[in-house]
Amino acid sequence: MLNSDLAKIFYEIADILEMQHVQWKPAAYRKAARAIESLPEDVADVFKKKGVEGLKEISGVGEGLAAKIVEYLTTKRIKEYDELKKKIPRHLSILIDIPGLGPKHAELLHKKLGINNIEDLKKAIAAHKLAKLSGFGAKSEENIAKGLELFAQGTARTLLGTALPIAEALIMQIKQVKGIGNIEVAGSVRRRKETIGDIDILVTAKDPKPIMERFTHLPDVKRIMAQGPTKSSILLKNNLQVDCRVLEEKSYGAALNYFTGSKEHNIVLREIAIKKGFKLSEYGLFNRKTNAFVAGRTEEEVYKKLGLPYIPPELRENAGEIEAARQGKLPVLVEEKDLKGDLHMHTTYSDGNNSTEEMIKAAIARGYEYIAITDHSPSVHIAHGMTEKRLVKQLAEIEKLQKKYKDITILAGSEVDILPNGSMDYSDKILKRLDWVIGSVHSAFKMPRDKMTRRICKAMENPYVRVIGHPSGRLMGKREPYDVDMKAVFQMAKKTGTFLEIDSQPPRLDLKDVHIRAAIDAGVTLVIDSDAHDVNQLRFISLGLMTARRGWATKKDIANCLPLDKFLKLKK
DNA sequence: GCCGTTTTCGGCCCGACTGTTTTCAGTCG
Repeated sequence: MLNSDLAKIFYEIADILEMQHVQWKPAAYRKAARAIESLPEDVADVFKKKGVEGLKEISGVGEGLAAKIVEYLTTKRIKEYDELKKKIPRHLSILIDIPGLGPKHAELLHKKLGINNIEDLKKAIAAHKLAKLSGFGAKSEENIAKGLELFAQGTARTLLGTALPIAEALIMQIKQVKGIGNIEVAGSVRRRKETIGDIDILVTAKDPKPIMERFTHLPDVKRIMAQGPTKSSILLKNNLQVDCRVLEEKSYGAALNYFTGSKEHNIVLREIAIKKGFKLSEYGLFNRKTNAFVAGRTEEEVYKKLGLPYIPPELRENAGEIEAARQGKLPVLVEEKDLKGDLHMHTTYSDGNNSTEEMIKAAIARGYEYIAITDHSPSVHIAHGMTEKRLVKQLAEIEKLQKKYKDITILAGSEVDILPNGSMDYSDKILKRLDWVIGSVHSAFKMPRDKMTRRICKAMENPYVRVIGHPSGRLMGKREPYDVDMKAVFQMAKKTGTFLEIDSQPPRLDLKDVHIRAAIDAGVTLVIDSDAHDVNQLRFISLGLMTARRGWATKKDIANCLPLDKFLKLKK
């Protein structure tokens, strides 16, 4: 069972109840849904282990909701949910996914205009029926029409690797306004989430007016979505939404905390604040009774007054970080300076853009102690996989280059295909000659789960395969991950001493955050690689590092944080 | 529906912006 399935039902119940003007219950259902969604353990397992009492330990779950969870686990249904669904037409709940249209208005549109789905809504807008409704107007109709447009474009999220440079560029442009104190990107970009929905920019200044002016008139603005004295939203020409908020200097920490989120993390912090007699908002932490300012200049200060150590943004998902913080068990996250080498990169020998020597020089410039050159094996035809003969030629060249560049150790490696039957694309005889072998799947992606799992596990049993490259094979926005039993992969990786890769290519970020955390829990050691196909892609490794941090990785979980001598001593 | 060093009853995270209001509800983050 997926926790997210159950959470989805609770969210939907909340929406339906809200449409019926039920008070408070919607919030209760949503709260429980959020807790279940971010629960590291499967709800079914919780119930199996600890029964109903275990379920009630989940925050926001009490007697009533625990009973509903049990009902769902045992009968696969929730009676009340089925009843509620009967009361509202199918697909009406889809309407509230339209930006600008919430449960209350959706219900009103249904009641007054008989709108049951997106098609009905489009027709009603075309006939200007909405504008005549009391509570609505020409503007509301226009807004919903615009929301419908955005909805039609899909809820496609933007890759972190795409959003980060855009955010940086926007900040540079806004910075030109005089009188800016701090300016920083917040939101999911600051939490380094693999994909982001919008960009949040936070600014401190005495006078917000010129900043709002500048922000809403940036060269790439397609449309101003909202404009107020301290907060505005714009849509960029690339359809990315950007929010900007201006606050006073003394609120900077509280505001940064607030706008970094996640929403779920913030809600828990505010609940802690209340219990301590405070009120927490983007303006600061205040005494609930006297309204006196308690903290807010820095995030550290806010956390401290709440009785917590500083929690890094990457962990703020309400996925156990607050409990860990309370118990002093927060991980010391791996940092960019800890990385001593990069163990996956391509050259013109296969599908890279630069020569082996150019890659080496670029790696030296980045200050690495060691790298591995890892071009493709023959069966990856589209990537000009190397025949054994060409590989041997490259090995000789690497040997020569190693003599020329003594500041870095060059591991002669290869990214070798794991064939559909689980055997490797080069003979063991050749693999034996290599310093570093990555095993990767690049073909037959659609194998059934058990076959794919066996395929990858068999590769790990090969004594020369040191690491599995991009273990899930996903390309965000383009290709689903292959169907593979990750738990089994983690167990085999642990058993055979094979590393698993965190591939840093922007659409890959593979392993992903939750898998990284699970792999570490399973005792697996990881490797962060750029998988660079160009000298300019070596820097992608920072994206993999961010993902590792989101997966609670410490320095000791990452093999390429070891200095060369220790790294070389790691035996399979 | 949940929850308790304000409360077992009566609260529930907090605030900005918008549009339709003539003092506030809906939506969003």
